Amino acid sequence: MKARATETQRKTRIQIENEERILDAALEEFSVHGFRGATIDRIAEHAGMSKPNLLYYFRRKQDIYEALIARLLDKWLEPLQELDAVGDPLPELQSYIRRKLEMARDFPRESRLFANEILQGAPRIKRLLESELKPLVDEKAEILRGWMRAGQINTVDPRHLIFSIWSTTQHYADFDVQVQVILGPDRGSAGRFEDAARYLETLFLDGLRPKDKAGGTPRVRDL
Amino acid sequence: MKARATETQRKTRIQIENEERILDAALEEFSVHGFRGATIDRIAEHAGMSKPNLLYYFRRKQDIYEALIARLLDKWLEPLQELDAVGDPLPELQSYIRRKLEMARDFPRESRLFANEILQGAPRIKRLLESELKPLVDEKAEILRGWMRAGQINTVDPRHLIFSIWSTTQHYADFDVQVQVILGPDRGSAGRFEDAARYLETLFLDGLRPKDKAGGTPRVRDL
DNA sequence: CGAAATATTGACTGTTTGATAAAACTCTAG
DNA sequence: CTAGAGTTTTATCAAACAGTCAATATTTCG
Repeated sequence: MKARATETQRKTRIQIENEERILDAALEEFSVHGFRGATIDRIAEHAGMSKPNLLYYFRRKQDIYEALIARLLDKWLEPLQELDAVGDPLPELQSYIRRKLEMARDFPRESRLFANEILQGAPRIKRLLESELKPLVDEKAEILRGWMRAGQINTVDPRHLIFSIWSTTQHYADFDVQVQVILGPDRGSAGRFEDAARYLETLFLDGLRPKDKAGGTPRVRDL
Repeated sequence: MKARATETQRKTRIQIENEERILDAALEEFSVHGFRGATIDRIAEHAGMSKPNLLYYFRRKQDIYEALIARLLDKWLEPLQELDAVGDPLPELQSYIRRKLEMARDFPRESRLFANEILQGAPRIKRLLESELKPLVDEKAEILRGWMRAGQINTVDPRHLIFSIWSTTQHYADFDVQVQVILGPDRGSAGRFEDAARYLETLFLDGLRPKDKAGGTPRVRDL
């Protein structure tokens, strides 16, 4: 009876399996209802075990939540980590956007979990944001500024640029219901995803103003 | 004792005042904790009245929530309503973006309330989205398509365009904590807002690809 | 096998929560 | 001023909730 002690014990097969099931069930609940709105009972039910059994693996509700967050933050920041100063700016940004969009597609629950936490004022991870997110963004913003100074991309506030990439891509996970109301139900087969990817590529590369083609500038509305 | 009956009664002074206080307090709670996470006790406390007193005005928790939602949806869609086919496309879009950004600044709690509801799968307002939001978006998407056919703006999926305007602007309300961690605390004085507005204007109008200035195309990285 | 370690359960505790009933109080129109 | 409508409070309830405990069952491994 010395499991889960302070020292790092090696985990049994059952421990690994059950913690996995619990975290998966918890992700389902927390990502939809937030910390307060989720209940241990429902998580236990979803994980297919009794509540006391669940509490044998995680003593308190908050422990489950924190385990989830800790496990996910790194994965969440991975695409930004990969943004590389050495690459060509536009393809590099394009692939960052695509990776973020893939994460929204493949890990929507994770996206919603973070959204919920931030929405609530990030009471449980503000520290983490300051110690991990902030420095990473600062570092990558510097890369972006370098590209701007070199005239390789337009000059904008790089941090706002990052915000807009986050928000547009995560929107497809966090606001999925709304997206489906407007676009109709997603029939899978990568169509929805490709549409979004294509749109975002155009937006971030060229914006909406038409390139001056032959026709000259139609600045003033005719008539 | 015939207040709050099925028929529309006229409200007393006290009723109007108290319902207002309750809805304001409820907005505070629901926008942060979501429907399940918010409690009547806290709403009552925040509104400065006893719980039974609060329940005298709204019989059930859900009634408060629905009253809030009903009151807010129209206001929320107002900026999109104003998008006008007659105006010049680019200024028209620019001012839509600005209005949405102003709403994020002036009504962040409302923004979070909607975000929370959608995150949860919109169980309580899906119908409303289908009957009010969907047709409005369809109508405005048609206007955008007209502009695209006329070559006045680049051709993209207009619904994705609308998504990106929603997500980028609302991000500043919904993810405010994160924004503040990265940009530092907002010192008011309109600076934060203007920065965001300026960035979004550049993004939506011109994107990141530099216009070919004299220097020619630096497509290939010079080693 | 069999004993120790690990895992699971049922019964339970104290608290929070949404909601109700009835009594007491306050306001307002006639 | 006063009767009745409108408002507020006190007391209370049952259900949901987070978390505990001791007893039981199962797995692991010498």
